[in-house]
Amino acid sequence: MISCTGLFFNFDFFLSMFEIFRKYLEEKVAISDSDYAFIKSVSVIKRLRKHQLLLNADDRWSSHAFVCEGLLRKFSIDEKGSEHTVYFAFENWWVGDRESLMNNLPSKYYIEAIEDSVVLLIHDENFQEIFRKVPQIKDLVNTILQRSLNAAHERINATFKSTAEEKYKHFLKSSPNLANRVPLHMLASYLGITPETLSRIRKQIAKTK
Amino acid sequence: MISCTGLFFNFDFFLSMFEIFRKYLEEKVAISDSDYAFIKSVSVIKRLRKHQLLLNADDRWSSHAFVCEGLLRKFSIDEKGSEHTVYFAFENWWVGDRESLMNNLPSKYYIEAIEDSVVLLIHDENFQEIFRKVPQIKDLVNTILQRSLNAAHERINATFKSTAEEKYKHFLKSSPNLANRVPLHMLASYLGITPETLSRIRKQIAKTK
DNA sequence: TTACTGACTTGATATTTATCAATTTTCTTT
DNA sequence: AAAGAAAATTGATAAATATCAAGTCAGTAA
Repeated sequence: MISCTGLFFNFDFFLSMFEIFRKYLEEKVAISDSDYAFIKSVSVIKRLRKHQLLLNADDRWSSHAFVCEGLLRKFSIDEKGSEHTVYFAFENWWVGDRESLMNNLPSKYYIEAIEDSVVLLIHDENFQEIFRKVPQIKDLVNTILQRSLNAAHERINATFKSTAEEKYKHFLKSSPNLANRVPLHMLASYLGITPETLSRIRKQIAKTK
Repeated sequence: MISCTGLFFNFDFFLSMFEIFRKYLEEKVAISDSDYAFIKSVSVIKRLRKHQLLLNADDRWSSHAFVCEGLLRKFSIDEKGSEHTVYFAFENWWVGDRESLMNNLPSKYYIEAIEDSVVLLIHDENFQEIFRKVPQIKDLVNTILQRSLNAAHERINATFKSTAEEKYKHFLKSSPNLANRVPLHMLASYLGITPETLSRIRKQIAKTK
């Protein structure tokens, strides 16, 4: 049940990571102790070193992953070799590839740790079992999906009506905490501009102040 | 219960539109006759003429809308007066503004009929009641949300790695049926390019063939 | 520390796409 | 069918951003 592919590991570590997840759940759903026991029994903690991949393109994704610590990103690589970041995921967010999971298809995406990170994995079969035991979790998932969808639409909307500079400023405003944690070239690939352009924009903004 | 703000209306019309919705549901969820009766009792059919708005910016959205017939689009207007289409919705799709609904905020978006259309509206309070009576519908909603989210991420991904021409070709491939139903300037506002550019691209492609 | 690698910056130039303006075409309404 | 309005096309030009090429800086590993 308990497993870890990281470098070192002990039971206390597992417990403290699970505790983060439990706290997250407790804020949103009432779950009995026995159900928590079940959730714990199917949870797998995985450490990731910076640069390590949680998902490789062409692999199948079959779990649900909750970020306990650290920062990851999901991205694809196009024919020309350029990276495109779909989103960043930090503490208390979920990552994965639902497209691969739902359709049982090889993934088009990579998921990579930007910092040393810890994720909690639950295999989809077990996740469905949790749904059966604790149906209120469906409402939680529903809410998360709705918010994610709103955010995605908002991003599409904001992207199209903005210049590169506006996009960057919008990012700074909406995710000030991320701006310092994400390397410039990844941020550029998230905003859909080149690193050079982003570098110049930064300089430009610094000068104005 | 039964209502219509369109031009003309009769009971048979209501029934035939509800039948479309029922067929849609039957394919995905098992629902008892009495539950169908309840759903029917809270469903409102609304006709929309071409150009008519289902939602106006600054209004609050409080329903769930299923498209029985026709084609609509959701869009915003920026400070410069340019339109940005977030998505198109045709037969058997849902439209609305979950952001406004969830947070009880005035909407930033317009929803407009591109063709004469018919939508089936269920007020959110009644929708929650349906959730209570027919919890399996939650799974349906969940699936829809997941697919929409995948599509949105896919779109973000495709947009950033493509030129205007590639975006247009990608649209033609993924939504060949829509290409003929959507006016050029709306398609341009969906792809995030100007109508002039799209017009030139079309010409370019026509010439090559 | 030193060397190495990857990230970031900077400059020169090329390309794409937007903007503005005029014209033609198509659709609506009477 | 005619008039008016909206949409689409076309051309000329401008602006934004990408690309290519060096060079600098920073962090990592030996």
